[in-house]
Amino acid sequence: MSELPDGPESYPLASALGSGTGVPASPRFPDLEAAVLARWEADGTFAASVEQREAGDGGANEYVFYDGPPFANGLPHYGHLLTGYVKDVVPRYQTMLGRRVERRFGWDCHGLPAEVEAERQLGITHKSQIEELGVAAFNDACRTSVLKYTDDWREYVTRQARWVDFDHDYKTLDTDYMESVMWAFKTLWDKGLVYEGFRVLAYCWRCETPLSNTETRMDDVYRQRQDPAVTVGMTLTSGEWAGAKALVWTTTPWTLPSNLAMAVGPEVEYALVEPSEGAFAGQRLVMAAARVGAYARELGSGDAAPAVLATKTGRELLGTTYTPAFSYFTGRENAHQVLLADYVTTDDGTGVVHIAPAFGEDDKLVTDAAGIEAVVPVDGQGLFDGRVSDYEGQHVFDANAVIIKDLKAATRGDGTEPTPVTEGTVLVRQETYDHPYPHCWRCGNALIYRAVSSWFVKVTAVRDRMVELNQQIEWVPGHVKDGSFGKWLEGARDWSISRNRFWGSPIPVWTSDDPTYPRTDVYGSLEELERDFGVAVTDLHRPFVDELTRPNPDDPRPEGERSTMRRVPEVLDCWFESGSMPFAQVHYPFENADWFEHHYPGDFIVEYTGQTRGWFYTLHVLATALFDRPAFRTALVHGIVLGDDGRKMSKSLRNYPDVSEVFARDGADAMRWFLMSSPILRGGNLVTTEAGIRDGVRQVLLPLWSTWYFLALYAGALRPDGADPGAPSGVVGRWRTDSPHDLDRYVLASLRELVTGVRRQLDGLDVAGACESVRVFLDLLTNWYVRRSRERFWGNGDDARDAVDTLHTVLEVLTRVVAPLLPLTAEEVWRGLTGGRSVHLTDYPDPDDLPADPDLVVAMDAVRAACSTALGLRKAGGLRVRQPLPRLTVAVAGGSGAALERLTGLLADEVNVKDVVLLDVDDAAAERFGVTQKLTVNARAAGPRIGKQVQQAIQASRSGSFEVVTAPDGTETVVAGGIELLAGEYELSTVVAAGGDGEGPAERVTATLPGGGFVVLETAVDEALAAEGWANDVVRLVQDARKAADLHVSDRIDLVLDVPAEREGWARAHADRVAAEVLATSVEVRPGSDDVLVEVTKSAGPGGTDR
RNA sequence: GGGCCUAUAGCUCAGUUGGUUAGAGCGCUUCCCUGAUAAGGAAGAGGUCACAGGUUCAAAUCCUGUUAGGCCCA
Repeated sequence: MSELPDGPESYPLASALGSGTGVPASPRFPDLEAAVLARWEADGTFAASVEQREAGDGGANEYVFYDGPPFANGLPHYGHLLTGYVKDVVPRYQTMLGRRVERRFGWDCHGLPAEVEAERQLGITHKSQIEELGVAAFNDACRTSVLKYTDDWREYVTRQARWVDFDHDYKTLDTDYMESVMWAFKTLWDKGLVYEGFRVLAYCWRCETPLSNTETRMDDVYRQRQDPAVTVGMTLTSGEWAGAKALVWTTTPWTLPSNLAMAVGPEVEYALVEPSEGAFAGQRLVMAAARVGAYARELGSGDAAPAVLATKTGRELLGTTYTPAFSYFTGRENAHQVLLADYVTTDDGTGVVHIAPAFGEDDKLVTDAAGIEAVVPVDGQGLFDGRVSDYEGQHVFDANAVIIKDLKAATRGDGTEPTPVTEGTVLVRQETYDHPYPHCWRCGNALIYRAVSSWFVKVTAVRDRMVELNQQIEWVPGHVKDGSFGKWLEGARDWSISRNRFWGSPIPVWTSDDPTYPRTDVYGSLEELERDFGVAVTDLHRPFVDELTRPNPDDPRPEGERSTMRRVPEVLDCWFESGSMPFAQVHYPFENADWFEHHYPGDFIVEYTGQTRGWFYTLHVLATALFDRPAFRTALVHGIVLGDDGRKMSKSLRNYPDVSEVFARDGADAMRWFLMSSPILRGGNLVTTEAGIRDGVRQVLLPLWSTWYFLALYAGALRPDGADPGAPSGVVGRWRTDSPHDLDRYVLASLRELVTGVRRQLDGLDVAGACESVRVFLDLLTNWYVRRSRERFWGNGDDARDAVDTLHTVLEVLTRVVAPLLPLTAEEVWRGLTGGRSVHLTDYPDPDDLPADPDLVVAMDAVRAACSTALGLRKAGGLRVRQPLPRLTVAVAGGSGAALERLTGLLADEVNVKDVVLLDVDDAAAERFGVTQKLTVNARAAGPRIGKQVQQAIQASRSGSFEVVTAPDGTETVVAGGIELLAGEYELSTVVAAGGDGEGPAERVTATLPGGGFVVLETAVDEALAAEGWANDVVRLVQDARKAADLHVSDRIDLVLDVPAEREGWARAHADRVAAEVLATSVEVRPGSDDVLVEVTKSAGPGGTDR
């Protein structure tokens, strides 16, 4: 193929691939994308797309998008890419709708992930090593580690064609950001929404730190572990059952010294039993009735089963006091009584639960509600302190065995061994319990649960308001609102926001170091700090912020002896920072207060489902508590990306394609399409496969590009009207929608419907639905419009011009439609069509720019159905399409025949028949085709009126036992199975009878149409038709030969045909037509061969290729 | 143990306020077509709509329960 000339009258009018390259038939999409990305970079297209849209009064025209900051301590994976694509599709779309959409990239810098990475790099395995190294050095390492990947991120995000501003990004470690976070804390404090309390957390006694939820959820944290489990009886001291022993079961005997209560299920039935034999004969014991059988070994079974003396519900036991197994904490307020807890079950244990509030989260909740203060007689290293004098200095796990030994001694009660266990306490059973147990992911030690001091946001105080404000948020998919998010809000608990760590925003609280002179100061700005401490504050990180101390103003002692105000040691949960993002990114309220007022709540955020407990939640908590507003108007919640085996993506399993490889092989648009068209955006999960990614290329990218290539190819071969014979050929299309041709009008009307539909879908954040609409349209465009229009493109008259202009227009609109979904490919095609700067600087298509023609769309769809059915008949009869047939009869339901009239040529052409006859099915003439009427009952209409009888009528309609009754007044009704149906309650349609071969020509086949009606194909082939069919076969052979010779579509040829002698007449009769079809300037027919052979030579004569 | 979601063709998924013949893409089989398409068209095979009850004239759809899977929380 010769090179296309440069110049304004040839596609592409502009290309990122450079000038003079033409439109490649099949480009390497990754290369094309790289070129487009480079051009965007050089052109500043992104900035222009933002700048050209006005912000409007008070930001009224802004579409506010919040970027959920990722932890940047690793490379992006599919989950990040997925959100990244959505974060690009929606803003691009809104920009094209005319909104100003600023997009700042955010970096989540603080928190454990960063610390862990720093520890790894520094070779640190223990928290104490950080203290030795110094917090300053450690935090420097954190800062470095968290910023290490920013360049890589920028590269990935840019490669995926996501437009986001990296130059004006925000980082949660910026002093401005941290100051806003500090302001938020102070504001909550002033509102009484922050307090200090105890919280039970998984705790590593070796690393001496509590672990976060994230850490206890990591892989390999839960491992099987054997623990001793004991059943202990403690004596009730009040109520009707006083003197009986209530049995509790626990797998942590070491928590028994800290026991402060027992819990029972309010509705559970408890039995007072008395064994008749065994070690406990004659003793009265209390446990859940359902669990007595589980203790048959100790209490007896069968004839020896313990007698049930009485039963009570748990509720009736409430408030019963008892003597704890150990007396260290007797006499504490409200302690040592029976409490109610809904979570108590009778699945295992005894149905009575031992409560040690410092060592179990549920325990803590129950005792908090009962006004019992927790005791924590275990130090940071897991050793008992002096309050549990008998085990002081022992590690809790080591103490298990000793405690059991002491319980045994008490049970024997013979005084042979001294025991700290209270009198009356008995050990009923000792066993070994094998269960999954959490271990420290860093050092591998078994964890314990332990209450630690923590700062809380009093979420419970604003919970109801959070539920109310949630109603103002639009969630996609909708069930999230009152489902996972709403339910989570209703059960919200106070939020522990402090971490005993190093790298994070400091808790801005200073307290006196002498409890005799208590004082608490909370700070909300740098200015306040500088005022009180008298120094300039430039870094809020530890250890600098910890160096801010001052004498306690409330301490009356002389200077030098006064207590000191020191910052509390904790840092903030990094989720507090993420939740502060809307205001902290703009340094509110210290700057941009006015801006913030107009940009809050934001219009749109997107994250995966897990963030209902994470970012979505923390944004909502802080929005409600600080501003009494929601933080965002719409939220798109997507599922998780799985590997190709349906399991979680895992580097070690290698179960997902490498991101860079996919970019390099299939491209960013292919990956975008794969992710955006998938059900993952409807909340489902997505299995990532290479086949799935290539599917998108085949179904969308290639058809789009091929259509563009087709236009460029034939527009380039078209001679402009009135051009000199010697002038270079080629035109470019004009944007117009007034072609009179039905195919053109059909494709434009369909395009209008596409625009309407996709706008509706994208407005509703139904991105996957938009992709589906585009795919369906592309199918229509390539496999109907272009296929049926091909011949028009190689003409030279007005019709060819109409075709070129229409296809040009369709592609111009279509590329704008898909610009958010395929930004790179759409850019290249659109610029090739228009020579403009960027499709992303244009407005989204308006359906009103395109002609509506619903009748034509309906008619054309009917034609497509008729073609499909007729071609089905050909197939069934073994009648190749190249063989012309005499006639196709199409019978359609009342009236629509007229709409089809003007499309009969199309039908004839597609089905390859000489004549198309349209009939109305109701026409009497139809009867000769052996048709019959079919009744369809409209159950929706008839059901409500006649109820049960509708089923009878439906039965009858299927078996054909119905009759049409015309009343004297002319109204028509139908009686089916004895049931009368009124107008509107049924539809009568005419169908061709089975095997339908009535009178008339014998050679015909018939079939019904899907929407009613039928087609009849006459199959008689006479000599003339056979010759024409044969000639068509010859044409195809020649075309194959042309292709084999690698000729350009406009090259002229000299043709030699070797044909069998008996075909000479056919060959000569059709020689001219064959020549015209294959652009032959000469045809030589040589009879006498056995088979048809063709010989093709590129013609050098006049009329040959001029390019 | 609790909450939410999911269960529809070999695979991945659509399926509106219940309406009687449940669709698409991919894959498969056969045939056709090929002056844009490492393509395209047509037909075919392939479904007890997870299971069991219930509501209703009518259930893939609404209700209850069960089972399996996913996510989250314990």
